[in-house]
Amino acid sequence: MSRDEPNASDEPVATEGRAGRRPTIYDIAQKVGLNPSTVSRALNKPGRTNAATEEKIRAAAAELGYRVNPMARSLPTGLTGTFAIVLPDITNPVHFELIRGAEQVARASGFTLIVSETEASADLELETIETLQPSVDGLLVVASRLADEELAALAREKPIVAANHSAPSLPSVIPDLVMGLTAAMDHLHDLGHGSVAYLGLGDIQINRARWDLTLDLATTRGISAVEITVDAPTVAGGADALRRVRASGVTAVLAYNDLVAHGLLRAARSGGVQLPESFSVIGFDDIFSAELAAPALTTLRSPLREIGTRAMQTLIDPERNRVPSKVVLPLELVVRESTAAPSVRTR
Amino acid sequence: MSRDEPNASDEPVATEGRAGRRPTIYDIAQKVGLNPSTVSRALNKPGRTNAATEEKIRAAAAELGYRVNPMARSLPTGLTGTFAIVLPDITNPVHFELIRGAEQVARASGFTLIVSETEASADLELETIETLQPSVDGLLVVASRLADEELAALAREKPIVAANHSAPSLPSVIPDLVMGLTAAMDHLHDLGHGSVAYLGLGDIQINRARWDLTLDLATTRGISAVEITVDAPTVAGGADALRRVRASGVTAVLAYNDLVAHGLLRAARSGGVQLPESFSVIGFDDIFSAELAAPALTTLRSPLREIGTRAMQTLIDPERNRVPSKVVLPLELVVRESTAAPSVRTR
DNA sequence: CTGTTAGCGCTTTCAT
DNA sequence: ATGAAAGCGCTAACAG
Repeated sequence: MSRDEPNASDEPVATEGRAGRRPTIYDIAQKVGLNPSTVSRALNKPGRTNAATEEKIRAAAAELGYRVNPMARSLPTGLTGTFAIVLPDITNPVHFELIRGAEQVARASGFTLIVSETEASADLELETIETLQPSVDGLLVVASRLADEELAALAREKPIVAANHSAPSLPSVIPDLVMGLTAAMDHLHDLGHGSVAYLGLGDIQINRARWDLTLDLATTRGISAVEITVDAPTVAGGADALRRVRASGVTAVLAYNDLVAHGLLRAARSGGVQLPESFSVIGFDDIFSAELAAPALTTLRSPLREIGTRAMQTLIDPERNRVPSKVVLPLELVVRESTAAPSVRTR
Repeated sequence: MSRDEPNASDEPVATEGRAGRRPTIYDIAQKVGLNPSTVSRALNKPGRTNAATEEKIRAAAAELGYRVNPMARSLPTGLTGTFAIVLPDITNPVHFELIRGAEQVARASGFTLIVSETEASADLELETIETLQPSVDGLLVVASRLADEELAALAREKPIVAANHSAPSLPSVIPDLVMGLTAAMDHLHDLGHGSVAYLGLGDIQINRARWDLTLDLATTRGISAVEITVDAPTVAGGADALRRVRASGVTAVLAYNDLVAHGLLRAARSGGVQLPESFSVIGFDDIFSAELAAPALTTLRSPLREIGTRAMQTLIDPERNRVPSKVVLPLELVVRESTAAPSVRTR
């Protein structure tokens, strides 16, 4: 049935299978005069049935336009053929690439992907996971707000892998923070900066890890560091922080992500604040718009797509989806225009 | 069960229901000494059962940590409680707002959303839809590559609504092209432009509609118009078109979408071409990065989020998801920095 | 290699 | 108001 012959009268859709009902294996069994279980075997266990009858069955199936009903199959097998990805915010471009990576792996392996958003709420995340569990064979949890023990408890039901944040009890796929932040701090240090503000999210696990490390690395290099908290990891959140950044007197800022950095750039621009002259900005993730901004954003490039693919690969692998592990992917500094030596005045 | 008491020993997860198996209505029936069918009623048809026993049943269900198994439910009812959204490219930011709108409506109504990508291939789109159909109660098809008749045929099985492109046989939710393109052409005309290039996608339905209308409106205003085709509606595609745009000698370009426009801006910037001095650029969609670009992008703001919500609302409404209709949402011109009067030299 | 028979968890008549 | 029983479409022993 090729698309070249658009809508010939032999379209399977309306044919046979009386009254619109989707054809079942019973329909095809009857048509070829065999037992439904034989049909099931022929269709799903290649080789475990006579080649001739298998052919006959496949032909009949095609003719009737038969498609297996995944719901019906999942009942006896307990397998659903679908996985879920649950994340705080679908809209965040960071998650685009991650979702895409996961989706492609899933689809390539014949699985279906459910996408669910938790609005960055731990309660909703818990509720979402519990609700989804019976419908899936496993979950990919991105930047979870739940504690490791909670996730571990949930994972007893169906496998869970963590992406973009570390959960010691689960398989996790994360960027190499040490590598990335070290490069960022070295860059700032080489440029001659003596102070930095970390524009973070407050008490979220994934954020804490970044801030602790930043503080560490800064101190080591004799750079003073302060934390400034944004309400949300968004453009608006970043824009809103401009006043506090300026008030702090720092010559450089490290943003929680590129969205926040973008907000800062935008606010600076519309407020007549020159960047990077007034202060340098380093983002996080390298979303596609980073190089489009003015000034183009210096940022830590997170291998989002690969995080998604790797995470999904371990999720669909029964050998690996239950055993704690940690895949650490490189996080590289991409230097563009938003960082420069601090100007004499502000120094 | 609140999160305030993180992991008390009464966590439902591991309690009762022998051996990890999820508790079923049989477990709760046995626990309260009633028939499973009564449990089913109590849980799903409020009022159709004695208030006291209903309470007892709900209590037992909560205690066991019972969750309905959607697969099992869907078998007798034929309803799955899930919808699918299928789109050409998950990565396109345009689709993200749309997905988000759809996802929120779905979730708010207690439905689950499956997201599937077709890589802009008609064959894959057809295959995807057919595969997904038995698992869902309906589909949201975005920027479909399929012909109206094909979609109509598929829609006999499960309802389909079209988003961001018009399918006469289906409910469709689209932006008001006439309104948007008229504003864009008026803007260019007012600025004094006498030529425009439409940077489009070639033979895709959604693209044809835009080009035809652009040609029309340009001619009416005495503006010459040419079509330049990009390989893909992406940043790379747009960047790649710079040479041809310059060669065409036009003073303004209308891009298929903001990604393409972004690519053009970027290529111009790195090629030392001054914008908007050399030529003006108008994008399409107003994705979040449009205002971040340099120069900030003048663009037609598409109500993506609302397209998603409206489309999903009509999809989940059994009264409307089967009858052809057309919801047209406003498409507004947002003037920023990438458009200006043509410079004397190029004029 | 193929047919028989249960049964997955839930809903839904039909009785009681 | 509740119970009994059948069935949704498919798979999986177990026989033959």
